[in-house]
Amino acid sequence: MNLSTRSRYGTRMMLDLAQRFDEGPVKIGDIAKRQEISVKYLEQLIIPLKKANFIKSIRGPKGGHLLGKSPENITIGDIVNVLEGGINFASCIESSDECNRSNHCLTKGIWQEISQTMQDKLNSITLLNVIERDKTA
Amino acid sequence: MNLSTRSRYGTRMMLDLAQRFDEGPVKIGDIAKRQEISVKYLEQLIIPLKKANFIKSIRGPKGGHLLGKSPENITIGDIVNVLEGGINFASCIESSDECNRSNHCLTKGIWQEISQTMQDKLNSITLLNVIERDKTA
DNA sequence: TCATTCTATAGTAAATTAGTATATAATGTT
DNA sequence: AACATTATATACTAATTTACTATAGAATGA
Repeated sequence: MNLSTRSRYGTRMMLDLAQRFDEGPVKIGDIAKRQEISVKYLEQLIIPLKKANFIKSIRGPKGGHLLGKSPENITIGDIVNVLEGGINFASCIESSDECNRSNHCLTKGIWQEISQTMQDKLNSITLLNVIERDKTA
Repeated sequence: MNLSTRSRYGTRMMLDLAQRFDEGPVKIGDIAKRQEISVKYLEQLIIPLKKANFIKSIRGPKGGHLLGKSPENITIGDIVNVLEGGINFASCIESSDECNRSNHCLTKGIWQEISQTMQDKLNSITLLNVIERDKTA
């Protein structure tokens, strides 16, 4: 099992941004230092997150990155979905013509049901939730 | 994401066995044909499932494999756990000394919570459930 | 105009996954 | 006892994915 580091590192980056939501653009180098993740790797994760409008970027001096929406409007599901390329436990769920067994396959329904449970759970947690939870702990 | 084929094929094999629970030993070659999975690959999956007592095997002519427990006493969670080697979305959950950030890591709690949701769901579905569900559909 | 920041493209090494091959051991049947 | 039939054990390999790095370029504020 194991979520990819893409999702895990990406989530850490997004939380880092969420914690500094009112402080203007955050430099990728600073995130990298705090989170102990290489700048190059983070740059790679930013690309799809920008496309999905979860991150906005500003170039030049005093530039940096910031959340495209407020922390209560971005969920862990959003992030994982973008970085993982969907939340599915079997690819037959998306494209049913991929497997010629899918009509009579007993397991397809299981993976479908479990994927849904997963999604619901991931979508129920916002970045704000995580930050608040941490403060009170 | 995506569950490994180990888990997915393994689950198919276990369901195949569950459907023939009262019919004596089932030959691995027959399972392979029905499920369109190579004998060699199935053999590999049987090993850990035997160790965990979910499969019993009988050698020699008229031999084969059968479930080690009745279908209502084996869950999808059991199978995935054995074949995947645990159901965790981040390895920091099992061995917290693996990551020196884990004390102040905002994400650890998330992965923990989600892993738990996952486990609960997987453990709630027995082989019998799946077979019955299919009959009534 | 220049330092600073992000952007784009491409490359690579390590790990994992999926699958195969060969040889061996047990057992029921004849 | 011999033999066909079934599982078992060990080891290997190819393909894919993951995680990460390198290099060159483009925008922008001071």
